[in-house]
Amino acid sequence: MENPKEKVLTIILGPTAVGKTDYAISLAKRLDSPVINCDSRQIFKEMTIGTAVPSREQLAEVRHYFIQTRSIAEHYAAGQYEIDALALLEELFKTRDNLVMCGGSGLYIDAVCNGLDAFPEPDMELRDSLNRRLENEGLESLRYQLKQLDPESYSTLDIANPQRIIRALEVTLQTGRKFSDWKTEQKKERPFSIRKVGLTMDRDRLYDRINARVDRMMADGLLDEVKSLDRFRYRDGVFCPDLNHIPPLRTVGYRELFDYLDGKTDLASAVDSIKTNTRRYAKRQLSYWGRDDSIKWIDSDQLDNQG
RNA sequence: GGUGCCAUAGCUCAGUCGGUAGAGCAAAGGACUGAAAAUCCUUGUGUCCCUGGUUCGAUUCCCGGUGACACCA
Repeated sequence: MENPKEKVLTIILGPTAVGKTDYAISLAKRLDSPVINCDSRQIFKEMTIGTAVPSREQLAEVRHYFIQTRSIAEHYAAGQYEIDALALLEELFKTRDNLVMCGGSGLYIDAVCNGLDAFPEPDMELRDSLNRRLENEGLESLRYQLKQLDPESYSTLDIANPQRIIRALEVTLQTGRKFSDWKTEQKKERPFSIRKVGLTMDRDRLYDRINARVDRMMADGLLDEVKSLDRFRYRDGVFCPDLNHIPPLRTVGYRELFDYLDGKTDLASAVDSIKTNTRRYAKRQLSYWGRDDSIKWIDSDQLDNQG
């Protein structure tokens, strides 16, 4: 019988703008594999320029999966991605031994490699009402409730972080079972082995590339793309100024231009903010992977030299 | 050319009645289980423009210089 661990998933990860797309395509060609996207924003159909989706030419070189396959209007998140990705991997591994995955979303990669615990589908109405309570009553009220319902989560979570408090309350209230009880912290077994390859680059070089890429996005018409997404800001026919309820619209590059379109800043400041926020995002990505010593890091500039 | 004002962190600036200094932004470090390009936490990095003088001690006061700005010629 065939040993399933002969199946190898190679994941190309790294900070935004480091050159993952090119490298993944060349590796995929060498391994005769498609490229499976694990970038949380490139999944959305309606976003192209600002998410740095692979170009038409690049998409023609190698078969890609999970690129612009879902709508912003859906609630798509890491849990669904784990399900979708595992199903696809199982299917594709039937006919090959090597697969290439590429993207910058640490949580999505972890979902594929280790699995998330079996929480139920999030209840968006409950989340909305908790967000409203956060606004009206303040964080302290939510914290207090969590302390009553699930003291274990209260003492282990980052209680300064409203999203964490709301998430724990959401699961606890929705299921009648404590958020901390849902968590097993157990790594799920996968029927394939995993190789993680991280691309890095000198920080200054990376920041230069980020700044240049933002300018290019603007020249390519990012502002028009953002305008075209305005229709997603209506809820039950009513314009909803805050972007809270549609997370994809809070993506770097989009939220800042919405601020400009809403008259909160001028265009030059908005573009500067996009650059700053993209640099910070890259830094957060590097911090996220810093503790994962299974990653084999490669300097992206060395690759360029090799052609 | 004259007069006035300014020169302090990467940037914008505050301050020290003389005892070597602090805000915002930028930046750095970190956390992370269905919002993750999200969300949250921590951290001040310095020839205080340059000579010289007064002083126990000058970034601070004084003389001179340099540079920027404003006004007058």
